[in-house]
Amino acid sequence: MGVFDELKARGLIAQMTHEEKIKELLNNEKVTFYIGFDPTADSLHVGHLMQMIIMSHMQRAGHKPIALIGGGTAMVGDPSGRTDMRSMMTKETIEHNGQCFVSQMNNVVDFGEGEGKATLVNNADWLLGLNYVDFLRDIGTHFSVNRMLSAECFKTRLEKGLSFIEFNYMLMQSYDFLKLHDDYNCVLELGGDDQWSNIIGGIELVRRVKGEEAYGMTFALLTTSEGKKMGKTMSGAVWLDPKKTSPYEFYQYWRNTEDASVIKCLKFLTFLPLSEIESMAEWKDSKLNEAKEILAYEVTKTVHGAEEADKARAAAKAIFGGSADINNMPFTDISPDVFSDGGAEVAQLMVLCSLAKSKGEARRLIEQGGVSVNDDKVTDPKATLSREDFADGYVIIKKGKKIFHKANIL
RNA sequence: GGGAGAGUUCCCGAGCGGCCAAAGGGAACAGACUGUAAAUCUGUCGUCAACGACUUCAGUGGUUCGAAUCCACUCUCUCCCA
Repeated sequence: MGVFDELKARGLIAQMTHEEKIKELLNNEKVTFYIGFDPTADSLHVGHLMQMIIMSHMQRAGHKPIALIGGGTAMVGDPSGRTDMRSMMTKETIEHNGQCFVSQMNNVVDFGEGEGKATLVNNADWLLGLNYVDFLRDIGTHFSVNRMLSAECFKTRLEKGLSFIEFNYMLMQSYDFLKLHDDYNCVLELGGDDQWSNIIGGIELVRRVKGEEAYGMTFALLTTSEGKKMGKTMSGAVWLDPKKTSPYEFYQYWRNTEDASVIKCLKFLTFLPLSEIESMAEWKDSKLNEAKEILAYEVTKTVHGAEEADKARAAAKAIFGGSADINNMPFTDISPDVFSDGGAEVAQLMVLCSLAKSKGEARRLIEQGGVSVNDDKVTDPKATLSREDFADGYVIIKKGKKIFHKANIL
């Protein structure tokens, strides 16, 4: 099965410009394509992961990926799918974020020199030095404001307000495509479905300036059955950076996927053969639960490597099997100062471990019966622990049914 | 540049001199039920040395016994006109 058919069968493809042509190209030839990532945070997240997995599918099929870091476009901010303007970031922040992206991408996509290897570019290299008037004359002239205003990505913003700087985003991204088309013979731009308007812009530009045909394809966004974007938790986004979201927490996120989304996630985020996934679709009730384990393991492996995935799975099995595995659960090192008042208050420890935002919240959790220490339910909101409770230098705090945290005394 | 309006706790959004830590909804968290799922029900949802105290309603300064609510100025945003 060609890679086009593969992507299609997995339900990944949302829209494309020239279906037949793209199908033929992807299934029978080797093309250079690109996906852009704007460095708006210091770590990639689940949404980016989808794009990287698609890159990998394409790469495995022999196509050449270009990963574009939007060091230039991030200076402006993409209004697509936003209801308000992004806050402006400094150049330094953007550069730092870009660095972080690069190291994370390496795990999923194979970069390097030569045939079939992925290339990394940064649009800051050509966007930041542009001359305003030249740009307007060479590029701006090809864009119709009337057309742009009717584009889907500006619709919501026209009601809320759209600043001129953001209005230019589409031109910048379109220029990227033109540039890559010239320098790398890149003929295909991929992206999330929210990028459709921007991608069309690039294709139009290539056609008008070069008289050549370029192609675009977008992918479904990863959403829950209720249509919400996946990859968010109570404490924010699920990051790919192990320092921001530990492999264990990452694993747990997928382990807790709702029934209705498991199969979709398997198709979108793993490289398991479709036939295998299809057979899991038959699984029901508690059997379906096993599919979640597979999903969690596979995704964690892709992002953090097999070793970390094994550890996360082992930790999860141990913890939920009853015997707490102290090795791989999230932990916090606590200063012995907590004993200064005669004992370490449980509520205080929870705050230090980020299990509660305030002591008040921690006490409430205890009152509601949601907290255990070393498997003993805490009933007194003012309970304290003595040094002896930290038998081996740590204590395990359980919040709710699923969150375990180790507090180490230094 | 001229005119009109708005800024409330994570988000939306009431409140318009004391009864306001501030309605309602959403999100979130805990408990029950379960399959580490969903749905449902119950509780919680500013901070703290907690039946009380303290800090919040864009910012600064006033009026008042008392302000999120009134006044002045500032900042930001939206809208209409140029």
